[in-house]
Amino acid sequence: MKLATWNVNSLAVRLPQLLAWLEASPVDAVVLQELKLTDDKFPFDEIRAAGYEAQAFGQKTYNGVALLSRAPADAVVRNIPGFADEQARVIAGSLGALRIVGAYFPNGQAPGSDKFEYKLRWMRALRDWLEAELAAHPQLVLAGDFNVAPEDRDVHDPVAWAGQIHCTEEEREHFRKLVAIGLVDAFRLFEQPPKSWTWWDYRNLAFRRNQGLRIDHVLVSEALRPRVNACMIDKAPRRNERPSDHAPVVVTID
DNA sequence: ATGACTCCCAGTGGGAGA
Repeated sequence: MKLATWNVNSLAVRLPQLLAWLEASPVDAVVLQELKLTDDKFPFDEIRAAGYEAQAFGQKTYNGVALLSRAPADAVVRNIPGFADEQARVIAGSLGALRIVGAYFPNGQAPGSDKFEYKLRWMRALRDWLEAELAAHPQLVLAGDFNVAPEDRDVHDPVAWAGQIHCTEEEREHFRKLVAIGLVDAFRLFEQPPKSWTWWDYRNLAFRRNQGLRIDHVLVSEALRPRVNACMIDKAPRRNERPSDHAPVVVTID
């Protein structure tokens, strides 16, 4: 089966591209981030016509996540249980024994800011919840826009980005602690082209120059690890006219 | 250069993203 994550940066704007992508590159399930619309505006009909069931958790203007799947997901959870949050950032659901957690990590804006502190608190709460979730569901995938470049090789210019948001040691430490509960970065299970990114700034011809960051990830549990056959970044949608600034990441599991 | 683009809500600009 194929699973994917994609930050669409406004589902209202990107719906035609999402539908075209699902038709060209069918997946069994995909988690979406940055819907930027409320559930009453969610395009359930169009997505159902494309052959997908949708679980949505939207918000006006900012954030918003969804889980699309061929078969309807059950045991759906919105946001991190026990962590009070005004922002719609997590949606989880089960497809049989497979637990899928889709997440839009806070951006953090700038190290030391209130938003940065929120990002770190959020990541700790996610880890605490996922530890229990993993115990209950050994076959677990955490996919989404992590807004963290885990290592320098995930950054086009590590010197310029050193200590900047997405690349601070604190964020990377939180990322490693999240992995340490029993997850593995599916992308790094395979040999990958150097300079592999999932996000490119809209400015400065960054995509054409391939100047980006790898901040969208698929982490799989140890139980799933032997069944992961491939993981790739699909740059095709980033070449569209009016693209999202993020590209999808696709993982193939037996 | 605290830039550059895109999206949103707004309302003829400004915040946020990353």
